[in-house]
Order: sequence, then structure tokens, then C-alpha cells
Amino acid sequence: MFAPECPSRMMPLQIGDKWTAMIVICLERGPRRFGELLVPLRSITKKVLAETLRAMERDGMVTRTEYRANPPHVEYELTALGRSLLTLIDASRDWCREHLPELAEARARSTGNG
Amino acid sequence: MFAPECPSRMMPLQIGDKWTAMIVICLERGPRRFGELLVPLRSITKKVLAETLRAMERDGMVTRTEYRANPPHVEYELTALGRSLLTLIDASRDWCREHLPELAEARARSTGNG
DNA sequence: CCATCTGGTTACCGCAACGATACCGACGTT
DNA sequence: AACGTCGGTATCGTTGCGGTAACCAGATGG
Repeated sequence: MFAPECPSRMMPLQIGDKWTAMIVICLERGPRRFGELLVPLRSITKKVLAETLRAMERDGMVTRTEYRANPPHVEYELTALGRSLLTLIDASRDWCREHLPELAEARARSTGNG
Repeated sequence: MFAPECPSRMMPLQIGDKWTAMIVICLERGPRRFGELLVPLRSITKKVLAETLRAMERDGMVTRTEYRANPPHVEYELTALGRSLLTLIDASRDWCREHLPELAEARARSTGNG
């Protein structure tokens, strides 16, 4: 998931910050804990994940819930607003499915022969 | 056009580089010259505009045509691929129309009282 | 008191993007 | 040859995002 060599990285669309769209996708099927988000995002660091989540919380995209169990943990969940971004993300995926080959071809042509 | 205080600047979606979406919109109704793009984009510099256009040309989004008239000039025009981005841009505008108030409200709430 | 689990924060750093300014080069006019 | 226009480059400086590494803090258990 979210491998750097994934062609979708060529996607000319970006939601919010660098990681926002991926986080939304990670949260699509229900709440996730901080540590559970670190795994699929791979190269993200705790700092950047925390910053991004905080910005999303500020913008009303996710909610943050602390659980004082043992061990204590935190869950992040999409709000309706955050969920509404999925429409946009899907539109972007559709664009990629349809047009990314053209883009890749154009880019290969121009890097291939100047 | 494209004023920094425009609420659409809060838009959580970005096409390509910082200026790509605006350039696509500028070219929506037909070819434009380099200098004609500088005006609506305002704070962009010639350097960054040239860089962005070159990247878009490389990716097959725009074509560049030189005219050796007097004075010589250049026209940039959207390709079919570039034009296809308009669908995405429109989707993003729709999202904004529908949800930007919620986002702005959430952000105001969190900056207003901590 | 230390270890461990979780979810961070803090300090620091590097790079790439952005920006300001100056200059360059083709073309035609004068 | 100088000048104006257009479409750029070249150079330099700045800024801020993203990244690394180390440390912090609450809870529990040995």
C-alpha cells in the first residue's frame, strides 16, 4: 500500500498536505489508532503524522478520541466532512485510471529524446 | 482572479504544482500567450511560470507554439489531456461550494478558542 | 526503580520550491 | 547601432515543509 513506485504517485492531484489523501483512505473503513496509521503509510514519521492529523482535526476532517485503558491509546475517525473527501479522491482515481498512461507516455517521450 | 484572499485558496485539493490548476483554468477558453498568463496569476514570477509550463508541456498537458512575427511571441494551449483535468478541477470546485463553509467553521472554532 | 507499550514532542537539518532582480537573445523599427 | 517588445535564463537569497533522531509522558507490572 502506498509504495513509492506505485504509478499513482504520478497523480497530478493532491488533497491537502502530502499525506492527507492517504490518511483519509486509511480511515475509510473505520477508526484507526496512531500506530495503525504508521504502518501502511510506511515512510511517514511520527512527527509528520501527528502534524497532519492535528491539521485535519483542526479542519474538522477527523476526530481524535483518547482511551485510558491499558495500554492507553488513541483512535482517529473520519467525520462526515472528511468522508466527503472520498468523492474527490475517487474522482482523482478515475482520472488516473483513464489518463495516467497518456501522461506517462508523454513524460517518457520527453525524457527519452530531449 | 486568483486573489490570495479568495476562499478557494483554502481548497484542500491541488492539481500538480502550486500553479497548475490556475494555468489550466486560464487556458480553458483558448490559447494564451506567456505574458497573458502572467497577468491573472499575479504574484507568479516569469521563472516559476516558465518552469511550470515546461513541466506541463513535458507531461503532455499543454502545447507550446512559437510565432516569429513582430514582435515574436509564444502561445500555450491545452491538449486533450490537459483539458481532461478540468473535470477534476470542477469536482474540486463542487466540493468547495458544498463543504468549504464547514471547513472554515471548524478552523475558526479551533483557532478561536484553542 | 526500571521496563514496556503507546502516542506523542522537541531540536535540529537539508533540500527543493519559491521569489527578486538582472541579464540575454530574437525580431523589427528607426 | 540603439531601442522596444516578448519570452525567457542566470544568479542569488529566503522560506518552509518534510525528515531524522532523540527525548518525554501516562499507565501498568515486576
